[in-house]
Amino acid sequence: MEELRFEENSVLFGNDPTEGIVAAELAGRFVRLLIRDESGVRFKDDPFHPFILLENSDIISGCGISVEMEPLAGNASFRFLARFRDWHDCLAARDFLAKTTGISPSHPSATYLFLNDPVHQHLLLTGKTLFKGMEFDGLRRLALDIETDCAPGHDFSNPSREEDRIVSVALMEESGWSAVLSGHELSERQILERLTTLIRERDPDVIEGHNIFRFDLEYIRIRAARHGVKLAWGRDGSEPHFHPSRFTVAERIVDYPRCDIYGRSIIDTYFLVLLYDVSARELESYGLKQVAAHFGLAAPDRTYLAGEEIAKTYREQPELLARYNLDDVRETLAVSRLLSFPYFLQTRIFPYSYQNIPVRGNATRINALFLREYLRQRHSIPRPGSGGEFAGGFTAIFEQGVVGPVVHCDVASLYPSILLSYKLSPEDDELGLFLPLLADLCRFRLAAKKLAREATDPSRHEYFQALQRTFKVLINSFYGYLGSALHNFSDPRLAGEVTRIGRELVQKIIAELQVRGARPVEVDTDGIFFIPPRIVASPETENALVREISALLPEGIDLEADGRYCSMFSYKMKNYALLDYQGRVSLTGSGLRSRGMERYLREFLHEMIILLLQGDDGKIEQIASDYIIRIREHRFDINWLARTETLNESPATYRQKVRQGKRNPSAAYELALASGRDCRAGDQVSYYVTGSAKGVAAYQNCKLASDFDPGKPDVNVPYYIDKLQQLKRRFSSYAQREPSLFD
DNA sequence: AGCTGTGGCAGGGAGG
DNA sequence: CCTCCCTGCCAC
Repeated sequence: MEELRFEENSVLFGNDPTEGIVAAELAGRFVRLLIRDESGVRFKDDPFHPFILLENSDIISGCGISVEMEPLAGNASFRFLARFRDWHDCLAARDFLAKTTGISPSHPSATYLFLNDPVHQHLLLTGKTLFKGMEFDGLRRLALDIETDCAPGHDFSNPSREEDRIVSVALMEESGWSAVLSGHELSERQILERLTTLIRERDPDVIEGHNIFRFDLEYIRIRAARHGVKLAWGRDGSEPHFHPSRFTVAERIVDYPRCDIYGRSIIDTYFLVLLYDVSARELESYGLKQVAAHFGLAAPDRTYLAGEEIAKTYREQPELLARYNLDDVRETLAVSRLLSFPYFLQTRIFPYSYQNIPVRGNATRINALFLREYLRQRHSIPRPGSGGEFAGGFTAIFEQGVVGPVVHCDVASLYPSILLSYKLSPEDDELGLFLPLLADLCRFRLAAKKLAREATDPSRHEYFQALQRTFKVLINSFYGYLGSALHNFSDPRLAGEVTRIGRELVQKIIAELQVRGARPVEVDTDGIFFIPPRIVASPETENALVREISALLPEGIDLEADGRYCSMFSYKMKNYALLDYQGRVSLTGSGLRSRGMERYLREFLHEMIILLLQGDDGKIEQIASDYIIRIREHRFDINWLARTETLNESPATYRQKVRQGKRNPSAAYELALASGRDCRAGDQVSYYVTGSAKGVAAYQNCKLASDFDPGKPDVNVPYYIDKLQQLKRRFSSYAQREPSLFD
């Protein structure tokens, strides 16, 4: 066994608990790993290209831990991962770290500090202590928000001018402690110094803010550098580390300057809101005020100030600005309390820090579970495969237009159930972890669900609800994990097998429904809308029909009835509207409820569909002409006419692509470029179309919604009327009455 | 530097 | 007009 020594008296440590593990591709022999300096460790200089699992390592000196290398079992390409010499050293290191950093071993950022901690390994597969440990309420959470003197429209990302200074900083804890640092009493330098002192004194575990990465911290970094103020915010007195990073939420990519503070976690409520809305899809805006109002967290006497009023308010009514600033941090704490808890829980499950849990994808987190257990068992880890394409779920539309009554049934947890009941696991999983892990997680989820149901205390109920939802997402990600090309145990061929079985099962269900006289309407992957046969007209008989078909399916595959509707407007695949027996309407699909659609069109469409569902088509024409009059008379607020688009790439990338003919010009990017502001991927732009003809190119005739002057409305009236009429025409053919009524 | 997948609808622009 | 391609958004 060859021993590998780090610099004398040094130990690996970092905010990400899988740190300390350095995997080297050995090419048949052991290599020496080079650990270089005391800043954020990067191993890229190593000639053998060691594969670094963990990021943002720091070396702190003072503890004599060395690292050995030894062969691992199996034939996978990564032969070894460094580990601490023995368990005793590992514990000693932990004690040492606890003493020097003030982070207790039970703290979320320390829980999985050591990958080869057999206690924590055990937890994963038995779950014994999953419900124990540190409480969320035990965290010291500090919300931070800054206000600046930056003129409206001026480039926030480069606040280099004297007058762009920070004029107010608010801090607050849920305990009620708060502070406002005002430019009327302190110079900017003093504000930054006082902020540093307060952070040291309050010693938060978590620093929270809304858009804190992209705005507050970045702004503070630049201003502190200007004054030469040392931001000694770390628990070891070190300064924050910044580096560019990106965060993906569904199809959206957000560029942000990542910030790491030694011994603390940073939680950006803006990111949590983005994650929340992936499944909820209900937020109009991701701004703090709108989000707080949406969740009912805004105080009734909350102070509101428009962005461009801030500098003026600072000068003329400083106490008003302070109130506004404090209201911001208060709302940040409330939004965080609402949304961050599930991520806190996950720090006990995954070997990632509290700060990193929300920014890692599901598959990456699952991968970490596998790595941890393989390392514990000293087994080698396969190199990620090359990927591969495979077909997805079965989707079909059998009937279009307004139909009813309609019943919805779906296969409970289709893909996880297929994996478990057909016993499918990835090819390279030599230790056979995949299925036991999935089965364990399913058992945990059911246990948590049961506890949630039985809980009498509302806070315990919410706790277990959050827990079971966390598990649900995790369980559903196992299939997605298989399909990715990036992870060590992925297996796209198997993912294809899972979807193939899923397609067969759903098609069998459709056939059985038809045999029994039901008419399928719309099918997507695991759920079917159908018109029941006439004799099936009560919830009881509908359930019986579904149960009868469920009994024909393999063990472990369960079909459930999960909704009944008096009327359904079946528009296109993945696009439909439902009217339930309580008179509630829901719209589904990008064609019916896309946020990319202008507000006035969305509202018009909504009204039109309600009429279709109620068989009241005759009123559509009247509503359309009302809308047209409102457009003509400029009675719509500009935000109802404007489109809001998310920039999914940086404007610079966009410009390059347009020049190379790789993409078409687009209004939102053109405006972002023209505004001179430094826009990043993930920013949103609201614009409207100008001009006087309906056929104009939007990218040449557009203005930012914020530049709209109600006194001189220059919206392109024919353009907006035409869009409304096109929309009406698209739906007119689905009306039950004569289409001629519509044109 | 980091990343779960496939499938479907609509808008906008370019070019025939 | 139409088709093609890209992008954005959404369902599952």
